[in-house]
Amino acid sequence: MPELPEVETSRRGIEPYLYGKKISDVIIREHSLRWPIPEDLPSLVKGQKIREVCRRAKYIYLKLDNGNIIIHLGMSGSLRICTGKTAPGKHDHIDIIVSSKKILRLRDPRKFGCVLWQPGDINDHKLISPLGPEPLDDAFDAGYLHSRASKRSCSIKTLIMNSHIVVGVGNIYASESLFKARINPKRKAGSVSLVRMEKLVTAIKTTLRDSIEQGGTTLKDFTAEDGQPGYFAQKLLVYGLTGEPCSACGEPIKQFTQQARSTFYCSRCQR
DNA sequence: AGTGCGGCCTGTCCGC
DNA sequence: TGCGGACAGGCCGCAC
Repeated sequence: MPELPEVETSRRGIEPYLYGKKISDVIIREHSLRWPIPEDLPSLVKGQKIREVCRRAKYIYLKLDNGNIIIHLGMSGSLRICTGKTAPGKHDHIDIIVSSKKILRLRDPRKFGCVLWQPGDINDHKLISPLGPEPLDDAFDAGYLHSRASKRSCSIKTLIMNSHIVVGVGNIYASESLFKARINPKRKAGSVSLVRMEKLVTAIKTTLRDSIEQGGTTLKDFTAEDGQPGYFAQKLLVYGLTGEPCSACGEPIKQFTQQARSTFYCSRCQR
């Protein structure tokens, strides 16, 4: 499940093969992703040059002169660079072929991802415009989070996973960051003090930064034929570690369901 | 406006 | 060993 570091790692992995290249063809094998891939995408982008390979939240987008190809990996999506010699697999839904004959290929078994088109400015897209700040931007700080949390009854975990508040904090890093900040995931967002928000913001930034860095160092080859390109083993403190001793105090890690998502935490360390 | 939940989809895992 | 069912989960869109 690609979290923000994997998405950024993917962006960096594909960028060298796409930057400045002209799109020569688009082959769609399966339109029905989370939202249908636009029927007219090939005709809109053929002949266009890729000016930038960008990321906003967990969306990767290819900036062209007339608009943007938006790609989301959902739960199970992955991108790879291949050539025409590589036969597409069962879940390889779309190929974007560039002038160098390289192919950007999206694989997504669960089809929770999407490929969309936004003419003109990316920020005009209805999925992009309501998004909160990037977690690594200076605009995301304790003061901001504290004010957004004010008077809200939802849990602090729900708050930081809300992309309208801050983007890029997925289920794994939400648990990890709350553990580092020693905040109980069930705590009401509005009851977290400014000082503790400071710790939380720092934890989120540190966790994401470390993972992106690790992704960068373990990133080898986006043209790999098998495996999950650009993905990397993560060092996790609580996520998926139910019953294992807490790294700080030894108490067994607890798991419960929150908003239909698994949360992991230490009931002794996190208050 | 904020909150909570349904739904999309398939690989993996567990129990029988 | 094989099969079926539960589970996982990003995140929008809707109902309240």
